[in-house]
Amino acid sequence: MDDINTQVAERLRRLRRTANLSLEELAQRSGVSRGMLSQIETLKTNPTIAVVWKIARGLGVSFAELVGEETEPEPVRLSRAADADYLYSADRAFRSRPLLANVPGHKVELYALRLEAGGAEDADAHPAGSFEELVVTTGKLALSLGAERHELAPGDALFFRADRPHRYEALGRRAFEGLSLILYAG
Amino acid sequence: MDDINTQVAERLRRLRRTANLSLEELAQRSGVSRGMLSQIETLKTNPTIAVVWKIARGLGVSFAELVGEETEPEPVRLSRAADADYLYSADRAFRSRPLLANVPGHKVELYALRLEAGGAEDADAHPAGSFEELVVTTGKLALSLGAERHELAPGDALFFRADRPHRYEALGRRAFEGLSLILYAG
DNA sequence: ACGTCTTGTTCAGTATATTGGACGAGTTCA
DNA sequence: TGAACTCGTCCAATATACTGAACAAGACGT
Repeated sequence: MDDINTQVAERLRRLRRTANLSLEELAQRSGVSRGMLSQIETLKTNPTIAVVWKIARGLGVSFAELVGEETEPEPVRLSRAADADYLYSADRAFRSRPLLANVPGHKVELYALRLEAGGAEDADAHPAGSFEELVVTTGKLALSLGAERHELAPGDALFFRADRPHRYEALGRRAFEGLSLILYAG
Repeated sequence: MDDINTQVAERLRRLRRTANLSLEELAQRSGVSRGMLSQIETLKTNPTIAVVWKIARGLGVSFAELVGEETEPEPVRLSRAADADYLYSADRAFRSRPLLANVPGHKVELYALRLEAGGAEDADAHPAGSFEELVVTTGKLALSLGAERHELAPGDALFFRADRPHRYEALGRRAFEGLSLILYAG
């Protein structure tokens, strides 16, 4: 609670100085009084979200930027192929290896995928608003979204809505290998 | 201003339903009264940031998630290897192909990288707070962060801070190929 | 059917956010 | 030096956020 007010106070001071604006100039741009701006910067009040929104707009930054929050993730993390954990489909033709998740400030996950030649895999819908960027590194793949079907070769990439069911099929004689980046809403 | 309040109202309703919490249960978890929660959801008040913070904590989500803002990206986008645009280093040993950028609500970029066998490439620091997830698909690579050096084989992945200079070197007789996911600070 | 409990909304009193103006300090110019 | 101006902070009045309790509706069990 006080953390968020401290954050906003510090970021507001910094952004305002960066923009070389006085309290009066920002008051005029934002429609929030000079006195209120001073009280926010000196932690003497707890502003409403509408006030913070108006200030962000006056500063020409997003609300999220004015409020900004995250903790520092682990600086270096090495995942070896030799130590990989895989998730398999029932028939073991489809393999998924989680590479990245839980990065503060980011709602993304990265997976290395493999599907045996001739194999097929139906993927459930991810949560509403999710997208996927699928990159083919080896083999050929058909990606189906309902009646829409895309055939992908090595080096091809497809960005699509992942919040509906979709289907992977490995075409040709080689197994499909590639990467899947999931971007979650929010 | 009213936009931010509408957003918070809708997201609060959605998140609370998803979590299957009544107003009373969330009131107890968050320390914000049932009446206030109702007034926020029904757009009858403009909450302070401290209240929104407490609600987010009670819901187990970040402040940014409760407040979230973005527009809908393009639903399907296919990038063919045959149509790829590449960025080359001066000696053309290093090649970078942008695969993904500008997804609303996400501060990530995805690149396919290639470095000729024996080649080296120095990467400038990305903006403060940036991270990179580097995945090796072909060849062997050494990634140096100052004095810290990591050797990576196919299938290996390294997560590291990208807001300082780093160096790529292709080891062995094969060219390095892989993917680089850049995560920018929020 | 009735009593009890839960749920979301509304109400009125209290706490505090927000304002415009006053104030003191610092700067600039004649 | 004094006047005029800018700047950030504080003050008191007004507006509104926030609470606990009341209310009405619905669900459940006897």
